[in-house]
Amino acid sequence: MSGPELITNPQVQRTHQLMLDAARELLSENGPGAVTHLRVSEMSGVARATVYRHWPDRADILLDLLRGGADLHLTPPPEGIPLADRVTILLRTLATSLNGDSGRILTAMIGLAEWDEDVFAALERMRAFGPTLLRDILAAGRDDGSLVARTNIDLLMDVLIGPLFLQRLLHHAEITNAYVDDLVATTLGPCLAE
Amino acid sequence: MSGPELITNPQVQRTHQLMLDAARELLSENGPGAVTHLRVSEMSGVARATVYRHWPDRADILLDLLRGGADLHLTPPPEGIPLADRVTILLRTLATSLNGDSGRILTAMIGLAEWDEDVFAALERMRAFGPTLLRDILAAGRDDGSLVARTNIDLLMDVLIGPLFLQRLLHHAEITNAYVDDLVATTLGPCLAE
DNA sequence: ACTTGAGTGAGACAGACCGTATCATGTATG
DNA sequence: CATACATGATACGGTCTGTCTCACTCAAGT
Repeated sequence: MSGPELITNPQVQRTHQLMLDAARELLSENGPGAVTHLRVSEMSGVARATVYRHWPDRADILLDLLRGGADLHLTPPPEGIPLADRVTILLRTLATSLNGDSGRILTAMIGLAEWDEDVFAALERMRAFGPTLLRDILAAGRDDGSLVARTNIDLLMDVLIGPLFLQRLLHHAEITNAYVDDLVATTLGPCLAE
Repeated sequence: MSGPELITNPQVQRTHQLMLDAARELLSENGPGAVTHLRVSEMSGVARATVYRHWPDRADILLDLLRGGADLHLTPPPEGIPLADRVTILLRTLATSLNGDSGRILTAMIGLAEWDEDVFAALERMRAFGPTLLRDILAAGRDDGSLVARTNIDLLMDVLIGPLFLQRLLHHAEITNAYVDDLVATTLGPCLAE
């Protein structure tokens, strides 16, 4: 149901995907509270009993969604260009993800993770991927002398990512490329070696 | 029920407060999904029908909570001290609020506001107070020459506040005074006029 | 102190949702 | 074609929801 067991039966795959699509739309359109066995059944056309067979517990549906759902689609920026450009490219990609559906799923995760340890674990798993890319870029920049040696990389990461989350989650504002550019110039700029 | 109509009857005030306290504990302990007419009734000892009389809709309970609930208890820092110190004091206060119960309520608000416009309106109302203090401090600093003239105050605010939200909401980490100090030194430092 | 009006407590009620079980039907695999 | 399994459809008891009624309590004004 929720483990990493492979599903080979095409019939199972089909219904599972139908329900998952319906659940994703419900989450994005109406929030976590709308992701119910009944509503998933109605929206997907799959029988209600079948929804229960795939996910006995309501939270399992959300967890299955959240597993790959908040995938931020981050790709490593090209090498051989200035550090600031690499960071800008990465943050622009992150901003695009946050502006889109991933932002809504992430919002749902954050709201749920406060009181559900399973969702919190899923959130931690997601966090492990994205920031690692940024950390590697900054660490490489410190090692090759692009950044001043005393730079606090963890804090710098927070300073670069935090405002994006603030814009998206609290202010509900679209994150523009110009905003990312200003952000990098303001925060990363002073840390660059001359 | 939900408007700014004054309640004078002491009997009404008493039951209203009992239910509100119960609702706040439910929200803080078990999340927004737990704030139900039934559970508020059970926890407060007030009859279920009475809970319905005060808040016909379930969302009304939450809105009543959120109205003053995420109060960040920010007080203006003293004047006559360096700008960086004023900012540090204010952010430390904000961090303390976020570490406590206000952080949980804020998390709930953010999660709900994505799909509920009433909650979003309540969130906007809350946002109007806190950041204004920081903005005034920074604006005063720019006017008296503490900050370099070309400083982007809006962005600087995001850079100062964003990491705190990131720590609290995404990382579920306690925000220490040392973190605030590092944050101010890293982000505000380069903007200070020499 | 008495009366009046409003608020509350307790219980009943239908309706909807939840979770499970059953059985007939449809589908994948040998 | 035969078997095993997944699904669809339906039924069931249980719980939650929202509303109503009626007796009781409490805060007013007379």
